Amino acid sequence: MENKESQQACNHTIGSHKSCISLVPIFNHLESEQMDEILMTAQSVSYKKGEIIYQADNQSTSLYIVNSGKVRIFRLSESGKEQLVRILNPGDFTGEYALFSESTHESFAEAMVDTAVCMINRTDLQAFLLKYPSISLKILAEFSTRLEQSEKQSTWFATEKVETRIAHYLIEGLAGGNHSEVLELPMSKKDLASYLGTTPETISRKLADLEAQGLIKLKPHKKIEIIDVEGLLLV
Amino acid sequence: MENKESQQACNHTIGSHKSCISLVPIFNHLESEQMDEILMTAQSVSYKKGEIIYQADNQSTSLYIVNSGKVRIFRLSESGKEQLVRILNPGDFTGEYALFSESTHESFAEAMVDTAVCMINRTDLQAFLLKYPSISLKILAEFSTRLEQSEKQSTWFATEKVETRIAHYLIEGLAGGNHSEVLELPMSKKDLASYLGTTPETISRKLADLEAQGLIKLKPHKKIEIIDVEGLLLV
DNA sequence: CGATGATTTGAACGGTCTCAACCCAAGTGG
DNA sequence: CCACTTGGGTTGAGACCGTTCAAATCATCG
Repeated sequence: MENKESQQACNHTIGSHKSCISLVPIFNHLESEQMDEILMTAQSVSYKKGEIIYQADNQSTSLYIVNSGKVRIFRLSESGKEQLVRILNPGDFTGEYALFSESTHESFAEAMVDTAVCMINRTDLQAFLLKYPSISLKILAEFSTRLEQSEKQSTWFATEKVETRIAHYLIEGLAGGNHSEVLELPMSKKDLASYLGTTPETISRKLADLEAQGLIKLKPHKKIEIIDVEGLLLV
Repeated sequence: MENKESQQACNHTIGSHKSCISLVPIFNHLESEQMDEILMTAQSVSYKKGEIIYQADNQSTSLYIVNSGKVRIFRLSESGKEQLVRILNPGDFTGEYALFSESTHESFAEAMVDTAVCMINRTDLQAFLLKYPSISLKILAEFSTRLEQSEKQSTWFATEKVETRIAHYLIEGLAGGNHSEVLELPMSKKDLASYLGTTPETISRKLADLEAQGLIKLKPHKKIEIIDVEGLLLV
């Protein structure tokens, strides 16, 4: 978590690197020596809560893998409003834009809590991809999933009203991980509003509506009990 | 749907395959013999206007490369409304979802006019990717561009009002290809509405507004003259 | 305990959708 | 050649959803 010794070459903290890299689905099929080879080129950096990991304009040409902590990826629209794109947990990676295409990326990454990441340089990574093509397939799989996700979200914004988007967000939250019927929002309602393309006020109102309809029950500490999944699907 | 001569092996129409494949950015750096190797596994299929190339539920595990014609990729939302995701022109490809990840894709592909495509089988393509890793890098670049694009669109839907989205769509249309100040809409206004997440009525009204503001000039045959780019950016 | 920020609630405004009518261009069949 | 159909496009009026702004409340943290 709190790697005081950030910016250090990996040989100083190989242990933590290894745990980092091996977390990542795109690498976890490799032999241990291949993994070591990658580790040699990786750097570990840590960020305090609120610090910016990369910005839209200054193009960082690295792949970032979250070791510990939580990262907010967001964009700024022309009109200055920000939209939350996704949240990275340990094992997730980002930085793909500047990595493979020359276009400058337009998103920001910010540490939501104290966070440690591994950085792999663009040219290093490309060399690995050519050397170990199986990694590419993993990344391609990841990309196509993310693309599917993003296009789905786009469709939601374009065609569904806010209440529906909230309802489906809640259901997806249930599906992923929590098998109970109580889910904990992984972010503030402000962020949730940004993620769902609306305002905190509307989130607040719609959640109250859903509760009034008996579909959910709001609990303390960002917890929400899902009472009627079928009902939510029909919203 | 009723491909009279669909499913034919490539040796029946090798000439057309070569012209197809060589169009595609992801392959055009290969040696001619490598290209031939890929051609041997490709199939050529043609579709009449309006025919469905693939559907959301039935998962086709092929990469589709458009040889000639025009293809509409769209999704259906829960509520049954359709949203146009993108339009494929010759050289563009699709089918990436089912290709690399196991998840079922949720989009539809429909021929907008008579269209010919090359299909490359999933397992064949994966073998090529492992054999010629440079192709992966090309595809990764393409994916990251598309992802960037999709997330940008998502942000637009979430944060910008319809008029702004239209204005930016027009400007992007100018940037890509037409260096003149007249652009021709590549689709009906109905489709444009679907693409921009609004209704045909609103498109009609907003375009009229923009014309009234002296920013554009509507011309016959889906043509629009851009008069004031700066002004459009400020909308 | 005070300060700061997140959340809730209310009221008014505004944008966009919906629905309906109408127009227009391109076919089609008599 | 003309009625008729068909589908895209336009225009108008009203309803509705969600935003905005303002104020009050709650939470968290030093």
